[in-house]
Formats: sequence, structure tokens, C-alpha cells
Amino acid sequence: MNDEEPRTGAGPAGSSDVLWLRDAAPRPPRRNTPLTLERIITAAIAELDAVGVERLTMRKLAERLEVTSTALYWHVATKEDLLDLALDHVVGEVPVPAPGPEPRVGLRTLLVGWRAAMLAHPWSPALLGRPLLGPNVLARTEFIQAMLVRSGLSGLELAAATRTLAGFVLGAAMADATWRRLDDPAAIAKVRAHILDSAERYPTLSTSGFVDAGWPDDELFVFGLDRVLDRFLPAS
Amino acid sequence: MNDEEPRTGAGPAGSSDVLWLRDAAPRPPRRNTPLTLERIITAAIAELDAVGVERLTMRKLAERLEVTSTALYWHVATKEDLLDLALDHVVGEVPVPAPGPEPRVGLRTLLVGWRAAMLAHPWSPALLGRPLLGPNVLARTEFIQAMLVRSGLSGLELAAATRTLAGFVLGAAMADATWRRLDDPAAIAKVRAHILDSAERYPTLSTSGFVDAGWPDDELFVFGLDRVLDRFLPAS
DNA sequence: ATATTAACTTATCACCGGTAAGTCAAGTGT
DNA sequence: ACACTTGACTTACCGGTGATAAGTTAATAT
Repeated sequence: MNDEEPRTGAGPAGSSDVLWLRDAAPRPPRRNTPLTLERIITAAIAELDAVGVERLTMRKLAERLEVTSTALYWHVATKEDLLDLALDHVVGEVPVPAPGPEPRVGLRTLLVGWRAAMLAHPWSPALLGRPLLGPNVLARTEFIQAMLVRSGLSGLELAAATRTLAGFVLGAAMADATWRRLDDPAAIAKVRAHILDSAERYPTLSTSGFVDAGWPDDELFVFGLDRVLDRFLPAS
Repeated sequence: MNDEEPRTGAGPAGSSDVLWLRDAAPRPPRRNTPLTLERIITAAIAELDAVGVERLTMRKLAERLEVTSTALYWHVATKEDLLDLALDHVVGEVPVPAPGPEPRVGLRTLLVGWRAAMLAHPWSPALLGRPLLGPNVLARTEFIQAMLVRSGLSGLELAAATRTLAGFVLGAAMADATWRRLDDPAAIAKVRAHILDSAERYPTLSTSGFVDAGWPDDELFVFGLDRVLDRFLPAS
């Protein structure tokens, strides 16, 4: 950006390169609100909400925090780490229900909330390809498995139920987020038109409806979730 | 790369800049196997299998094809498009079962194969955040819904079953791929140690086992899948 | 034989994540 | 009160990335 006569040192050392010609240092006051990992994560989530995961850059994020991009690297090792932190933070927005008398109710509440939190930040499901091992994720996983154990599951059933529920919720969140991001009605119409256009190749999709068949995805999710819970939790 | 005396024009016009000093043109023979979208996609998948989605660059891919990176842009508009094509190609590896007498069997076969194909290319589940609208995906979605319709589902049940099954399969594939990519036993041991270390925070996880509890994920997947199918398909 | 066009190439851009090294305010020990 | 350390930044810069512009040629159509 600055193409002229690069200074040898660094810092705001005045206007001249030579010591004797420099003007008295107009010290810029120290930052009143120092950078924090927490502040960075919050700003990152805001930036992600605004521009999406593809367009998040450390420079833009630093600009939002009124800092240089390299300052971020004091608090965070790499951009990937920051994304991990942001994802776990989103999961942290999911309230963990108080353990009630009926484990299924708490389970359902948590899973519905989990999906809702991810959909509130539509970029987050796309990050699910990375290991979910943050403290917030672990706390919620603990709750899920505790409810399953309290429902009487163990061994293979317990392991499979955990995996199935987690996979279902995260998969649904991902699919719904993708679908919503594609909210351009023209695009959806184009997909539908293409399916109807080659109806001989998609006989079922073209008649039974593919893209929304009229049901909101929230409804489809809880409908499916209840069925899955039906099959895994013994009637009590 | 070439730091010296950049030529004004382009092309392999000899060693000198001046016309009169150029040596007789040693014409490089034309490429025997011309680039094709198909070849690019195949090479991209090979490259993705080799280095993962994070380290795929158009230059490395071009190098693999013995072409310059810009040549790729003649066949493909953008890197994103290429990723979409690669993902759909992977889904295309899933064999669509012949429609047999029992729809549930075909459904099960397809879904098991779908997950297997994605796990064969561990980078693919991470791309599931983008719209699944390629021809191969649509053909398999058509099959899924056809089997569900033939099982007697319609309306909300049909829509919910489709979404639930798709979400479950893709979510499971993503989780399993992430887990397998983290195959470093030291890392897994570290996670387990951390959980056991703070056992008061994770009472259930530390006792019931969190990371593998001894069950291979293939087994967990089919176990869960069968349960989900149980609940959605009426006994026939 | 000539004109067109499909399929490349070189050169170059703006930008990105990350590093090295310098700077300074705020402690900290004495 | 004063040197010394260190946490928290800054400037400058690097190699590399996706993508574009413009030049060039082999194959094809006329």
C-alpha cells in the first residue's frame, strides 16, 4: 500500500527517516478495551453471520476489531483454530435443559435447540466436518448420553442411539442450512422446473414433490426426531 | 518464476525478444490426450484423495494433468464448481440397486452404499454444506423417494422420511469421516484422558465410554439405520 | 486455402494466511 | 525511583492462491 521509501525500522516514529528531523512523538493512547479471545470469537461470529464462512478473512475481522490482522495471531494460533472456537461457541448457545423427570423430554429439547442454534448461524453446519471436541460440545454430548442411560440404554444400543441422534440432528441442520441459503426463489423454481422438465427420469420426484412439498423444515425435523426417539427409547 | 527480462508477447516464441534473433521454432507437439471435464474431475478426486480438500489447489491439479492452471478454467468456471462436480461424481459411485420386490431392501442397500462411497473419499462429507443438486444425487434421491412411495408413504410422512433418512446418512458419514481422519491414536487417547480427567464434569461419558466404546462405526451405522427404517416403514 | 473457433499459454492481479522483527505500555523486582 | 522483563501490539513482508486478460495455435468448417 505504501509505495514510497520504506522505513528501515517499524512503529510510528514520526515523519522523517532521520532521527534529528523527527517531530516530537504524538503517542497514540493505549487501546482502552484490550483484545481478548472472547472478543475475537464474538466478532468472528458476527463477521461470519454477515459474510459467511467463505468470505471471512483475518484482515476483515481485524478491521472490525480496529486492530491489525497480526494482532489476532497473538490470541489465536491459526484461522482454523478460530473457526473451531466459533463453532463450539455456537453450540454453547444451546441451553442445556435441567434434568427433569422424563429423560426423553430433555433430550428432545436439547436436540431441537441444537439444530436451532446452528440454523441461527447458517455458516456453522458447513464447519461440521471438523472434530467436535470443544467444551460446549462435550457438555451437550454428556447430557445426551446421560439421558439415554437414564432411559435404560447401554452397550451397543446406547452407542448406536448416540451416534444416530447426533448424526440425524447435525445432518438435518446441514441440509436445512444449505436449503435456506439457497432461498433465491428463482433458483428453487429452476430446480423444480428441471425436475419437471425431465419427468421421465424423475417420475417420483416430479409427482410427489421434491423441494418443499409444502411443509416447513422445522416441522419435518421434529416429526422425524420424534420417530427416531420412538424407536430408540423404550416406552416408559 | 521467470525473473529475467519478461517477454512482451506470449507463447513459446524462442529464446530472444527480438524477432531477428529468435531461433527456429521447435514446435511442441499437441497434447495427445486433450483435457476433458471428465478427466479434470477424475484428477481432482485423485488429488483430493491424496491431499484433502484443504490443500487442493488449481495449480497442483493442473500440474497433475500436465497443463497450466488457467487451462482448467476453460472447462470449469470456478474451483467451487469443480468441487460440486467432484462431490456429485462421488455420489455417482453409489450403485443404484435394481428395484426389487421389497422396497426396504433396496433402500437399505442404497443408503449403506451412499455412506460407504463418501467414506471412501474422506474429504467428501466436509463438502456436504453445498447444495446437493447434481444429476447423480438427484437420481439417487429419486430412488429413495420411489422406494418410500412404494412402501405406502405419502404426504408429511413421505417428506419427513426422506429428510430424516438423508440427514441421518449424511450426518453419519460426516461424523464418521471426521472421526476417522482423527485416527492418530495419541489424539484419541488425549481426548479420552481429558474426559476421564474431568470425570466430575462428564460422569456419563467417562463411565459409559465416549470415543469408541468398542463398536466399529459400520456396525453402529447399520444398527441405527435399521431402527430408523423400522419406525418409518410400516411392517409389510 | 482461408477463416473461424476451441483449447490452450504467458503474464499479471488483488488478496490471503502466516511470519519476522521492531516497539511500547504496563507491570515487577529491588 | 529505576532498570528490567514481558504481554500486546505494529509495520513490513513472503510465498502462494483463485481468477482474469490477452496472446497464440491446432483443429475444424467452409
